[in-house]
Amino acid sequence: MDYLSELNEPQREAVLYTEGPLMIIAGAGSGKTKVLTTRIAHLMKQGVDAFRILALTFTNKAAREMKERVEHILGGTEARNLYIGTFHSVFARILRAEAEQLGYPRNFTIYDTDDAKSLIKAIVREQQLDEKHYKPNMVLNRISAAKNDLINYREYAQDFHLLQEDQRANRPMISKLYEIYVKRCFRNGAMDFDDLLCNMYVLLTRFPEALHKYQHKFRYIMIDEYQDTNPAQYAIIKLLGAVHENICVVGDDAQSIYSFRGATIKNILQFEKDYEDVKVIKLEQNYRSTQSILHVANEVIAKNKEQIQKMLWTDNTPGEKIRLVRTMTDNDEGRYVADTIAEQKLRNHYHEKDFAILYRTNAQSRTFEENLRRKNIPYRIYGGLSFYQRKEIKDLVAYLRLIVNSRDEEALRRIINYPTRGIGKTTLERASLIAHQQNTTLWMVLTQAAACGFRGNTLHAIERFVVMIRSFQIMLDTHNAYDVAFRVGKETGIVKDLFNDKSTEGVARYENIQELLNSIKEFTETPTEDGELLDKGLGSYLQQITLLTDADQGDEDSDVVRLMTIHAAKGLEFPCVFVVGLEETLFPNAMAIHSREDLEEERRLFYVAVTRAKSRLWVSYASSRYRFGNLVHNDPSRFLQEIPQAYIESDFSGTGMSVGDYRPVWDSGRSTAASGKTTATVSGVPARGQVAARTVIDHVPSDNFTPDPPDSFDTGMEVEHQKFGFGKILRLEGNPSNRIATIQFEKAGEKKIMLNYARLQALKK
DNA sequence: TCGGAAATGTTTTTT
DNA sequence: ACATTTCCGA
Repeated sequence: MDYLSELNEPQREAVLYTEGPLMIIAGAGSGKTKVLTTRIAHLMKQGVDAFRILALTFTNKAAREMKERVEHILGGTEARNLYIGTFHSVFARILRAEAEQLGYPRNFTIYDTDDAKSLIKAIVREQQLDEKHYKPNMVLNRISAAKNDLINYREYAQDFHLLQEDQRANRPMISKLYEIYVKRCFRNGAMDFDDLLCNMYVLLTRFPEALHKYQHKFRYIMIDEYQDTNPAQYAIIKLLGAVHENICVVGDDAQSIYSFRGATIKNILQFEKDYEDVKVIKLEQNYRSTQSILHVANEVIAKNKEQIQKMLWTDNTPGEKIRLVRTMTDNDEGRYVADTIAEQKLRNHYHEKDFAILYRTNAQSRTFEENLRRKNIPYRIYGGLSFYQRKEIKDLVAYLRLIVNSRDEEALRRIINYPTRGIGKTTLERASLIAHQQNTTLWMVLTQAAACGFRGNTLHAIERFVVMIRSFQIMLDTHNAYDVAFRVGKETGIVKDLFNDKSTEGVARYENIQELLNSIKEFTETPTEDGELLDKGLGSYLQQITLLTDADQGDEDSDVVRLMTIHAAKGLEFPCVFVVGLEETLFPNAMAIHSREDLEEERRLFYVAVTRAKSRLWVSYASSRYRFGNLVHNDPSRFLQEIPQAYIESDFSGTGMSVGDYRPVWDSGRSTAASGKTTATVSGVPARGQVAARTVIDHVPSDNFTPDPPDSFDTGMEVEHQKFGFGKILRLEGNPSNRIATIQFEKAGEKKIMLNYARLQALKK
């Protein structure tokens, strides 16, 4: 029982309260994972069979970690039998076993977002709708939202409210598209991410035996991040838990950040009303952060209206104040962060892996990447493309998908003419038209190409293709998945093509393919465990990899700086955290400032970001940044103003600003309009959100004024600036591609000028 | 049918 | 800025 001694009072209570519904409100850093894992271990020590415990998480990583920690507490291998996984992966496993009841093949394909979008695109085209108006993304979001609310296409077609919304947006065909999409997926033997939830729900509601089976199988159910569940997940949990009612949900309403995925905070706010006698335990002691960081977090989240009352506190040291940093441009921001990491490493003996850079959108990663690379600081970007979403991987995987499930039209379309084999667009269009008219699959049409009226070279090409795929399919019965995949790579010529491509990308692609083959090998050769995990075929491999994300690629402990979105950082912690891009329209994002709910979610996002930090926190923003290829100026984020100044130390250095331009940030921005003209201090480009120069010089350029290129200047030179007039260069600094000159102007005084941007002319003597 | 050049859109977050 | 898609000539 010594595992209990490491817990505080409420934590222990949560572990020991095993029977009946339990809600744990776990503030950031309050030891939530510890409680969950200890609770599972405790149940098993009490004699509960691992096979009867279900734990659902939102990421594979969280699941893996949980399993490892339970194993660690218990020792031995019993923990392997636990059902721990993401909603999607656990349900995929169950649906695989039950697929035939639902009319799907056992080897059904799981469509990722790209597959789904490309199918929708094809449908929109077939329906001859305006592709600009019915964007795949938008249509899919609409369908996805309906599915997450358990509204099927029939119900959608009758839902006055939804139809009216579509009508108003001038998109009346969504309902029809939904219907076609669902039918097409079914015909293709495919489920998208949302279907994994919906079909699980269908299974439980339409097949009483299945309901009975799983209700009794899972005697204890635990759900992590309950604040991020959507109505479909909610309904499934309710059904699964109805017999034993041993449901334990863990969550923090303050960290609900997935409403765009259909998650609703209502689930956690109303849990108490869902069952009789719900035990509620709050974990309010934070073990992660310093007092300063926690104060800031508490202040930020207090601005939200709707939340469960709680007060996070900590015994930790007060720690340093958080640093607020303003820079001129996004590139300066990147440089500042890279410089600071280098400096902190030396000064406070940190390792690279102690740092994380958190941003609102993936697009922001680039400047940090560049600046880290320039300083030779190793880093890794999380998010973006997962390994399995890379083109070359998807291509080979598409072959495998088609072999395993020949109904999979998206896979077929992807590779039918890759590598090129003379089956072009025209042929494909014709074949799919026939397929849709006869309500059969594209593959069936191809297998009967002659009967369908194909002739000559085209017929020949199709037949060769069909024979090839069939030979792979036959091979699958006699060989393992790795052999088949290897043969596919070889016979299609994909591997050879990539091998011959000697460009950097080509080499990388070739290596990726090799890595894929290795991963298949590893999967098929890993010794099988007993029970339900026996299935090691290609089919289950394919289903599994679709559900993997970028964050699931190993090297957890590698000593690198981590870059990721705040969403991706949820559940993680780092000694030093940079939260960057705190600017209006970026964070809060422009998409989310029109309603209170959206804005509060952005604020929760900021809260999540702040609470990732253990000991040091930097918050930064840039006055101007490139977006869509052109320079835009942003005001500082409103969230910055919500932090009491007592907790902040401002740092505007290292930005090329002139000394003396030192004011609280929220004094800057538009307010300068009152003091007269807004003038750029550094770049010569007028910048909003920047402090006005104290003396505004009205210099009229000479007649022959023509700016010289940045590399034509040297220390000591006499120059003319378009705005500041005549002066002399005192110093030059910065790297050759971005030089900064300190110039003593006759009238405007000493200024720092970035030569890349300045309108500056050298004076001939 | 195929490859390169021009045009176009993308950026909110993810299983 | 970049990647993807579309267009156009061979």
